[in-house]
Amino acid sequence: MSINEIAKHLKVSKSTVSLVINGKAEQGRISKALAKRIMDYVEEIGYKPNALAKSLATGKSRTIGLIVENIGDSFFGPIALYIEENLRPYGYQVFYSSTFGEPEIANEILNTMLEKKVEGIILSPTLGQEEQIHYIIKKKTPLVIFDRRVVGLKTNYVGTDNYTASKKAVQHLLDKGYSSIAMVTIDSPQPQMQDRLRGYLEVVEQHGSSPRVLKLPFRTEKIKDSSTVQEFFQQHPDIDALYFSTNYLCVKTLKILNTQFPTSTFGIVAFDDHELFELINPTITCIRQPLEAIAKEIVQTIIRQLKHAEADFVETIIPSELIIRRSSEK
Amino acid sequence: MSINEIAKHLKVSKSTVSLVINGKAEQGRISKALAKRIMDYVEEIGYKPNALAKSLATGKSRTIGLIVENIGDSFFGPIALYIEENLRPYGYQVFYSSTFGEPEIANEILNTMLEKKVEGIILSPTLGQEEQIHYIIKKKTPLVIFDRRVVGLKTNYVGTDNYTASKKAVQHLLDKGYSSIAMVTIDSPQPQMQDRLRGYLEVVEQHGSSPRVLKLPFRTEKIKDSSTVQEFFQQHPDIDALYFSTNYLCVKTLKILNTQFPTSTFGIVAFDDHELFELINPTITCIRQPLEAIAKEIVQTIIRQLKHAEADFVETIIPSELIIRRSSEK
DNA sequence: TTAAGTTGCAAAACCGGTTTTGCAACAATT
DNA sequence: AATTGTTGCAAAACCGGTTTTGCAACTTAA
Repeated sequence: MSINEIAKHLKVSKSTVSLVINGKAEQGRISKALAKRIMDYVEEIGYKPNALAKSLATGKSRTIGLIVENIGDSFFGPIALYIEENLRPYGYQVFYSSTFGEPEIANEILNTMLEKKVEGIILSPTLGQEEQIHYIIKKKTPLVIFDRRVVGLKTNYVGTDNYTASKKAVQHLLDKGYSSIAMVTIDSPQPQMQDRLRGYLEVVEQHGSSPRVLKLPFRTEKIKDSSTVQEFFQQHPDIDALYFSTNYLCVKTLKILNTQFPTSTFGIVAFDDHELFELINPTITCIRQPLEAIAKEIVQTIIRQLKHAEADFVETIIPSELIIRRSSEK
Repeated sequence: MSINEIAKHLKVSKSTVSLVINGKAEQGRISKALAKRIMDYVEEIGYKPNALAKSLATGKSRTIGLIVENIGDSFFGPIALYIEENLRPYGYQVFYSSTFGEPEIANEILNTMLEKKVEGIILSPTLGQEEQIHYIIKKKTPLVIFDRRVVGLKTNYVGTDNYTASKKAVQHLLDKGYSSIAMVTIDSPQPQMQDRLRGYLEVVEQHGSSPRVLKLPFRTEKIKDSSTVQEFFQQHPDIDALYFSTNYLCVKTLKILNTQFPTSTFGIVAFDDHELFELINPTITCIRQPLEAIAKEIVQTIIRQLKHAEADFVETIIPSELIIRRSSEK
């Protein structure tokens, strides 16, 4: 049922129907009587306007694109949930996609989203998207980057204080009396990972001990082969504490170590909290990013841009919290 | 840049441009020379068609709606990921939304998706959506229901064998020598939960022992207050094994019990696997739904419907696997 | 009584595409 | 030379809406 058919059936013009449906009867000077007749019929048949046509005519799609690396992940999943929840009151729906860390997929996704006329984009970028992001900015499409920054690009950004939090974590281990702290991270130039690494290196150097960094492959499926991990520990038998740059690295590594080493003797801190950190023995100390606060800030930022596109770029850093559990007690 | 502007700039008609862009130059009998001139210009300016207008004209949106309870969940998140991954090769994008288990939100979401002309809907329904689902079926919009069935409704459905798997789990505990098995479940009439309960009751009765069922509130945030759980165990001191109807119930309950009971003496099986089940002590035996297989089947089913809308409804049951870990050893 | 203002709606233009039809201009046939 | 057939593209109709403009018919004021 289209607006044309309604108009035909009621023997009025479709402009009249449109005005009435959108509550602009007054403005279009439609008589109350006719307005009621139209509304009654519309309700009777349960008319639902075609949002595509509407968007085409108005230029507003009421849709936001959300692009993350992996919606099944324990960081992005909840973030996506909170973003959606906070966006709903504003009348926006979410188009989402996972990039699997592949810039080609990411760019393809971005393209189709733009073609579908999303009004704004929330993006956790992969490396290799710089050009596309430039393009979005040039087009003045509202954009919020989160989690990982794009180096050398001025955009709206919401993220946590990776560098500072990392320092805090390592310092915490030192304070607890651990002296040879190794960092386990992924082999990736992602800025947030680099920041975490930088924080580690700085504290360790200040302390006068030598850094020990284990870089695992980006694709975590490959970690199953435990030899790299074992070698690392054999080469550095002095290690007495581990700092993980992500929660899943911690989980994966512990799975490997659990079967072979007495992990309970290591001091452990991980970046990002995880459901199981409260449950395993020992419970795991971590740096917790406040997911809900981050999501809220992302939404606020995109809404601000949607309201006045010329708004200045804002970078919001939301501090993470060190959650101290047993794994960092000696 | 619209197709009109391209046409104007090249001094040709927009129909010609459209035909060329869509590779129908032949069919429209456009000369090779002109076709090339158009293509060159299109590439030069990096023209991107407006997908809204395209969809309006063609009636195809190349979009599928995915509605789940909570995209941040360890079941729905990965399922969503795999659905998206399997749908991409067919050229479909995914519109997703979380219902938070609220039928009003669910129905609102469904409405806007239909207004946005999604070509198909993948839905894990909440209770109270029966009417809407009927409406979708009547409209012949391709639909796949998953995870939880809608009672008394013939639709495409993909899910696991809740009843059988549940029996297998309980039988396993009996086989291992546990004699008083309690079931912890949520207080919800969701069919899949009822099926799991039915399986439990049947096996326990056959065995001749008396069923002990702890129903926790649906909104799991409320479980933090541990008194209900404690009372239950005090009332039934004979319990020597626990069967959880979901993984998160198991996690939540263990958190409570860990601080108060020596859980390692209980036999434990949970429905749905969880990342941490391999890591905690003891590792947790569970019933694992094959997420990827389920997602693939969902996609196959929706694609089948998209190809010929008149296809018969198909119910696919994908068996779950019992993953035996230490928590069920005596 | 006539000019000016209102009222109430229809008509038309537009959003950006797709697809069918129409029609010149040229070529081929008889 | 007249008829018929192609070729190559333009024009128009359509998808389903929104919004501006136009215009009768009726009021009001002078």
